[in-house]
Amino acid sequence: MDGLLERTAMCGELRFADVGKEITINGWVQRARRLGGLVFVDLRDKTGLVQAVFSEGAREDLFAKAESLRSEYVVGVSGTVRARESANPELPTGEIEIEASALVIYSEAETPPIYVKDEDKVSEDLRLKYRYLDLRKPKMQRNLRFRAEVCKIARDYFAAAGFTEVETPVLVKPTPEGARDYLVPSRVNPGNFYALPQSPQIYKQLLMASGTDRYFQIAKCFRDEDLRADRQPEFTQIDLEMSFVSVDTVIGIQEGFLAKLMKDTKGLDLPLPLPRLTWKEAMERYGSDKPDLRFGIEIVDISEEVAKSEFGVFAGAVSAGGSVRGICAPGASDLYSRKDIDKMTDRCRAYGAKGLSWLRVGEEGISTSFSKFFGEHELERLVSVFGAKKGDLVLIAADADKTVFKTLGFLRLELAERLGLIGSDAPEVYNFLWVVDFPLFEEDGEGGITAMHHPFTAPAPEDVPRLASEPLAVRALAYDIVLNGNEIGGGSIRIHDKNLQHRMFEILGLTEEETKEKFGFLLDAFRYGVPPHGGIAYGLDRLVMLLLGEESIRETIAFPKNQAAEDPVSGAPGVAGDGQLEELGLALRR
RNA sequence: GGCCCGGUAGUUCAGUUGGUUAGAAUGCCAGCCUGUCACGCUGGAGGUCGACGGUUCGAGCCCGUUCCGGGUCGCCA
Repeated sequence: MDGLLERTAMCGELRFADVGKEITINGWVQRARRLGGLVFVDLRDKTGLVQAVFSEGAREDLFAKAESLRSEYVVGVSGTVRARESANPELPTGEIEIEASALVIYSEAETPPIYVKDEDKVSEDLRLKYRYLDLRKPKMQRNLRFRAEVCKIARDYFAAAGFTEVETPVLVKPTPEGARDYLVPSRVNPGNFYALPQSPQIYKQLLMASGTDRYFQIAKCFRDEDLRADRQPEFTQIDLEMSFVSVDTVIGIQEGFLAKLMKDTKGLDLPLPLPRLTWKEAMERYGSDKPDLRFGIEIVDISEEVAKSEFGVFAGAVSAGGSVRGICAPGASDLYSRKDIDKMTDRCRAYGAKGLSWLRVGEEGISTSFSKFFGEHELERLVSVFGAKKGDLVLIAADADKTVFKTLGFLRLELAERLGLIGSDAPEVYNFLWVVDFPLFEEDGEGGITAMHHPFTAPAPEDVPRLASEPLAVRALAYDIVLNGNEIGGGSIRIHDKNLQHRMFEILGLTEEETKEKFGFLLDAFRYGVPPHGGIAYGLDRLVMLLLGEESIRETIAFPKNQAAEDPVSGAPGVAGDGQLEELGLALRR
């Protein structure tokens, strides 16, 4: 190994103005082109590519070494920047090249299993297994830098707004509620376990009781649940909490952050204030608590029109307390055959729908899947309620409200995608909105109720009298921030009154002992004076994903887990040695 | 746990009705080449068709089981 040729320039930053300079660059060989007595080498570092030239006329050993270069060799090159005979307009450095006078090969490289270029179509598992190669791609380096930029903007903004960055523990107490915990055995306390935090929730509330006033953290969170394209078992939140604030103040500060974020990263002026939609309205109009408002196709309730119809599915749904609703997809009639609709109906079963009804406005008039139960006049009435025009397709679901919303919410996105309504004329549209007035509780499916957000969420003051009598009708001081149909953050005003907190636990069916065991330390803290407080947490990975236009948060995380929650690079998780288990007082069930 | 899609050369893929020695592109190796930049030309190497079992005279192809990857529902206070 020769010595180090210490760099004096970055590959991608050299320009015509540098012509004549003696420089040294370090990097990876993107490509070596040998033309007999001439070798061109594209050198890559994180800033980009530059071409170095070796010619036979120079020193013989230098040229021989240049001829031996292969892709992904790591090298240092010294030489003179000179103008090219003919520029390459594809490259920012295309007007110049390095006439090489020295070359050091720091390390050779085997033929890489994946290509180091953005356009490769290699499978995801190979990319993750060889992540250190994958990350060499310019796009991945850009993504990492973009993520860092978002973090910096958040730090700067919240610091300027009076927030203190505080690190909360990563070894915390297991919480039996909610998502599954990752458990960490305690050696010093055999049989006891820490959990990795699902979020810093309780600690940030303690910080409010501590007088920190405004807390901020870029926090790693852990949830042992199944993975999705936008869900990893370890992920990062931009987490914050504020004392003495109303919903409007929390939201106002967030809007300032989001506006700065969009301005600094995209150069876009975010019109403020952002629109707000109540949870009820979001569900009824869009079938989702995180609606995508980049397109229309709103849900229409036709329960009244069909409640008395001969069609049992419609009338039955209404009389059972559910509803009949539908969406009208403009111009979709020709796009979907009977078979396509059958297929789509099958997919809707995943959301609990037992079937779908449809109505087309075709050239020869109206056709529907339920025509025999409806007269011509009634069908025309339905067409007008939906505002359907010639060529439109209406899809109708009849069931319990929850099922109807989920089904139509899915169909709405499906149709918009198929019809090309999302981002076709304006891909750089960032549609933010707040969803507010979430219910405080939801049914747990076993006849009981559970906190929709978490048990520290404050009820709307005007709904407090209804806590006992009709808990499901109580609204929470909770808010979600939604971007293009994705929840990118959520928060609430918390309960700071210990009596109200006790009532909450009571309504949730927690006994005194359970409450004490699980949240005793928070309630203890509240005994000694706690300010009204509230906060929010953003899903950093998801936010970065959306701003980058990526389809998966894996594109924003340096070393993500695969669907089996394994790290394909290291092979984690691994087995623990007998000695380790012994020391921890653990035995594995065989 | 359920459902859907996929697994063939290092990589991305094709592979007809089940029929000779499984192909292409790219990458890799060698030779030639002084202005390439997706260099070009010539030649070459490279395969447990995810695995196991079955049907068959014969399986990359059909059947069963299983493993792996991705998506999704459940789940994610």
